[in-house]
Amino acid sequence: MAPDDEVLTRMTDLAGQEPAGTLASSVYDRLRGDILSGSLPPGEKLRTETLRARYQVGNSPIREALNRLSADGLVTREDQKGFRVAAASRADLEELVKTRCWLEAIALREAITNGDNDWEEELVLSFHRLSRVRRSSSEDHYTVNPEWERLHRAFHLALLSACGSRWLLQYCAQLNDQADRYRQLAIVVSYPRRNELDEHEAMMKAATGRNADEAISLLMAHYERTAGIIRESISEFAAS
Amino acid sequence: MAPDDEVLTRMTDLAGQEPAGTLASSVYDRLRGDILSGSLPPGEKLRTETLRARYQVGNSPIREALNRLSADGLVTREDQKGFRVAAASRADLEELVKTRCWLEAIALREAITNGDNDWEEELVLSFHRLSRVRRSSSEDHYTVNPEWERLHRAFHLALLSACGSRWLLQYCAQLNDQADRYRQLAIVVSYPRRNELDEHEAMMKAATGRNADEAISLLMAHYERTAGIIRESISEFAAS
DNA sequence: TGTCAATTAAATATCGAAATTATTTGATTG
DNA sequence: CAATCAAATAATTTCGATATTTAATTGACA
Repeated sequence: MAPDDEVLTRMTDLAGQEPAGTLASSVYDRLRGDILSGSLPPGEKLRTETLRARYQVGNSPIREALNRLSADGLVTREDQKGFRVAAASRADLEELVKTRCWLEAIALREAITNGDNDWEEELVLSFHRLSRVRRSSSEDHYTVNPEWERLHRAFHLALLSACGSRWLLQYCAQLNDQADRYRQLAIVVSYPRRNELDEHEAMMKAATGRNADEAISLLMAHYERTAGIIRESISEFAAS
Repeated sequence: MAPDDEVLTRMTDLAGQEPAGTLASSVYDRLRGDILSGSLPPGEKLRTETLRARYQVGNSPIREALNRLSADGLVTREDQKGFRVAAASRADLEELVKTRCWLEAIALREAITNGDNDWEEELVLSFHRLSRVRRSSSEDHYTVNPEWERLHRAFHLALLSACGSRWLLQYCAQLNDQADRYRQLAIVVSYPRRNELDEHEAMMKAATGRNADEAISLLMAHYERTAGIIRESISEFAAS
């Protein structure tokens, strides 16, 4: 293989477009995407046979992906009873938001305390990139823009990335996934009219300005507002 | 099923005593135990063939267990390169202890705020049970007592169980596992002479007395002391 | 002697079918 | 008619073998 090809492969990898070196990882990514996007609804039974047909692979990669997802909390597993998409309920949402605020408050404070120049620059960069793409792919009706979703996630992760604990960072990312799923479930119902860009900018500026209390306060409000929108747009989620 | 039964099941589940209805789950439990006990040292390569011989099962259950463990952070996985026991280092230990203190401080405060009568009684009970078994199976030289380890874990989980977030509880349990592994690695070196019972009693009393600040302070000191002992007894862990 | 390429060996990842376990269906009995 | 048990059916879990990929070894050439 030519060196140029290698570099190209690497680049696309980093861009998140070329998913996986192994079938199991590829299925993991696709399944994860389908759950997060709501394409596979909460409580849905995940039969081996069905998934094999859907993703055109054998038994083992499917099973491997499901096991990984169950550890992420996106899928539930019961011995001898197989797998399901994790249930979603209003109570779970409240618990999720609460936990997320607890953990991210710590992470953000630590990041602001310990973050170095690289962290600041990465944060500014993340915001800039996010500001350059529209939330919806379409102008009139809302269509999820995968690029925005990706950059949005990257921004929030960049905020916390200097917290000094890979454990905490991983947990925040996991809760982020969960919250994203609820957001997508809500989007099906209501078009989100809200200028999140200003909120993100305010957070970015408070963080780079090393104003921890202000930044945390903004972040909490941000999540509380998001949760409010989700609450309003959905009375109850299917949980079976 | 009565609510009480559900809670009880949860508790014993978290204590890790169930017999495992599937081969994969059984291997998961045994492998987890072997890693936590230090029987499989940090960085150890986990070959399919070796593990098949060790646990006398086929290919699939091994892989499944490894995938679950890698999500728990006890095993690392790299596409096309297989699995290894997670590395251990002094830096990791510090990060772990730090994170644990952050998370458990929140969890304990919430538990003390929200805990009901059942929580209090479960806590008193957990302490009582812990107080009835010796830490070492043998009198003269230290021998890990699995019963004590189990009850110790159960006590700490009971402390936090009313925190109101299954997410947070799960994360604390996970960090608990990691810390336990370091404890076992340290035990190989030095006999732990320390009256932990008094510390646990003080925590229990502060918690049931709804004195959050005191309880948190005791818990943090408890972990800091444990970390200190581990630090002293080990200069550096093998990481390859 | 050192480096690189080709080959061999080893290990991982994947498949398809067999064995095990849960669920449904239907018949029999109290 | 409800309830229980047994057979049939469906789904999950597991095995042994095969295909792919990575690592190690060998040998040729500079």
